Amino acid sequence: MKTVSRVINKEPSVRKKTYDIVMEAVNELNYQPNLAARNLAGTSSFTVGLVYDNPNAYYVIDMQNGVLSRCKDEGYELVIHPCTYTDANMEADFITMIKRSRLAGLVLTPPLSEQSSITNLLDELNIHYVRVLSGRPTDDDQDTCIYVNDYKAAYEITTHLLTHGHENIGFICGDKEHKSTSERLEGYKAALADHKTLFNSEFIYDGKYSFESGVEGAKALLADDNKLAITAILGGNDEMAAGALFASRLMGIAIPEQLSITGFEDSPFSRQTWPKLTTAHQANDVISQHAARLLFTKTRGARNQDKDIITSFTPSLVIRESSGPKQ
Amino acid sequence: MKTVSRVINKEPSVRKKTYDIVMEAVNELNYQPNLAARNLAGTSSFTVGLVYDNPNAYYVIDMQNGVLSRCKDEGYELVIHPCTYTDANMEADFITMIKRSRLAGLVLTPPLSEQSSITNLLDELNIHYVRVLSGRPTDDDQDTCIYVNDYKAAYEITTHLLTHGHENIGFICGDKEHKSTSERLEGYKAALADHKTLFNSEFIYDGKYSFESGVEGAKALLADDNKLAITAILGGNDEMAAGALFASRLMGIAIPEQLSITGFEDSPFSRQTWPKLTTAHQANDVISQHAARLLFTKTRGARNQDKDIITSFTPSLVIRESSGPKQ
DNA sequence: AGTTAAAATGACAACGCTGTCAATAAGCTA
DNA sequence: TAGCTTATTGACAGCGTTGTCATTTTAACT
Repeated sequence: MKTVSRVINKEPSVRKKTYDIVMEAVNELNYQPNLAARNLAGTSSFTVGLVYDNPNAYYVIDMQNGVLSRCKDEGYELVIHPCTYTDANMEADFITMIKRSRLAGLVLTPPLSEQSSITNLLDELNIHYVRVLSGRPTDDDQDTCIYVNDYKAAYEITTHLLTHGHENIGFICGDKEHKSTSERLEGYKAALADHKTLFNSEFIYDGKYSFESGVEGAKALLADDNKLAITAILGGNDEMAAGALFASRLMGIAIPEQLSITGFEDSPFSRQTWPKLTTAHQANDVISQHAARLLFTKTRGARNQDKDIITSFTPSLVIRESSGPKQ
Repeated sequence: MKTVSRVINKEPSVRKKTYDIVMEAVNELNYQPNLAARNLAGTSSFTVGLVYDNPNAYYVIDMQNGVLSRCKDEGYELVIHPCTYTDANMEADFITMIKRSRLAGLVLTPPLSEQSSITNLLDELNIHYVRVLSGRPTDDDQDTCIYVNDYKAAYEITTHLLTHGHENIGFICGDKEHKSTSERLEGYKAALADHKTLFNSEFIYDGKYSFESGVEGAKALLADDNKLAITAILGGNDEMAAGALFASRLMGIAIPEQLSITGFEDSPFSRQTWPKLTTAHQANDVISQHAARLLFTKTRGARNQDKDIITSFTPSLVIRESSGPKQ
């Protein structure tokens, strides 16, 4: 009985022959260890939680599926935990979740992962967690964070537009509170600087990562018969870019002939517009898979280290029909 | 100890005074029963599964959140199980899931819930389940199914268009294999019949519930300078309606002046188009809440019956700017 | 008050695993 | 081959609940 447990958990000190015998029986009986019993008996838990407050359904599904696929492979259970970070009883909420099912750890996704109040709470409670964050990787948090280098991606998109001759490039930003917003803006600025193009704050519109705000943003940037002479608009995400696209269409502006528009994230949005959006592909499912792997590694401590975990991702430029050379 | 268990499980034979004492302690200590232990010891499980193969992220998130909100209230755990019904080892997949965590039951969502191979398997395995189905309620399945009356909703949308003077109404259908497709088509036909309007099969386009197929559908229906004289298009879902809207725009057709377009489902899609879509609001979160409640009732047997469960929902007409009188 | 039935509480095993530690088998040395 | 060390296996308790059944308390009667 205990030997079977050893085999299942890939513990050392099991003779090859014994291992084979057990595995044969496991396969024949289609044995599946009972998760409740494992969680109850063992010192480590086989349940991880995914916590999110991002309202973007596409994003959430991708994150779920990524974590889930790793969980399946490793025999872990996934508990999903949507929440709103404005929630006053968030602390009680977390504690309840943790008491209910002892968790191996949590995967925190942005923007909630940026909240230090949450990480402090988890540190206090001694709960493992991995954060998915927007930003450039730092050395200190290699074993706790997965970075999505929005800075670099925005730099690349902006460069793409600059090399196509665009100089007056509008930028529709997302929510100010999100780290991704400032990272993307910084990348945009850096690209301008590297191409000796002046930054103009009039080209910046403060949006809300929503379709509507994309519409408003484009209207504002292109107002007064486009007196700013904008020839390209960089959307802070695909949703806003889609909004900008729609607004442009209503104004009778031809895309990409008169105006290039780019998105960010490569969500289904970017393929449901016409023309399809040039964007930065963000592999959310892969990102979340690595987040899960990183969490498993932490949980299991030194043994079973997983060395192939990538902790920094840069969304890659996907050029489609919504952008082209300045005419 | 056992008395606490009785209080937690709302079992009878606990004196009011004892109940209060226990509850006070529970609140003070913020006691949360350990789910793993409950699942292991008890005869009934406190974990339910949500199984889905619908690729629509908005739909899935709504279903998850609805089930989750009930689970939270009732102290249940939710295991999400995305899958593809073409999966050859689906059976093994289900059995693995069931062995891993003993489940109180499953909520099955369409289109997978329409597959009798799955329900047969679950019947064999003696697993409780509740199906969310498209269609008109029947008497036999009152305690196993939640119906979404797409027939009636399509009837209402079609009637809305008919009463606005439209007679040549195109219909962009979804996947043929989905029950919702035929139900919606039947509703459309019934409305036509009741308004003494002839059904014309040329007005029907077979789409795929995707944005792209909506675009194609509108192009086909409005081809040859609209020789069919179509003045309204009924989208099989919002995504296709959004596609149709976009195609119309490209063709220079004014919405709703020259053409009325309606969607189905009232997903965020219907508000991200311009003009916003007239559609049938399908309260997926409420539907899934009731599905969860129905499942809990089944699980707990006779005691704790929940009498307010609605097992039939009719999406309700939401009139927005994409539809208007025939001109 | 004394008796009896019914209601409320408690004692204890069991759920299916894992951790600990003891027992055994295998491998090695002299 | 005895005598040792080390690798492998097994026995048993315990994780935090619930189900069963025994025990105690309360209520309802003579």
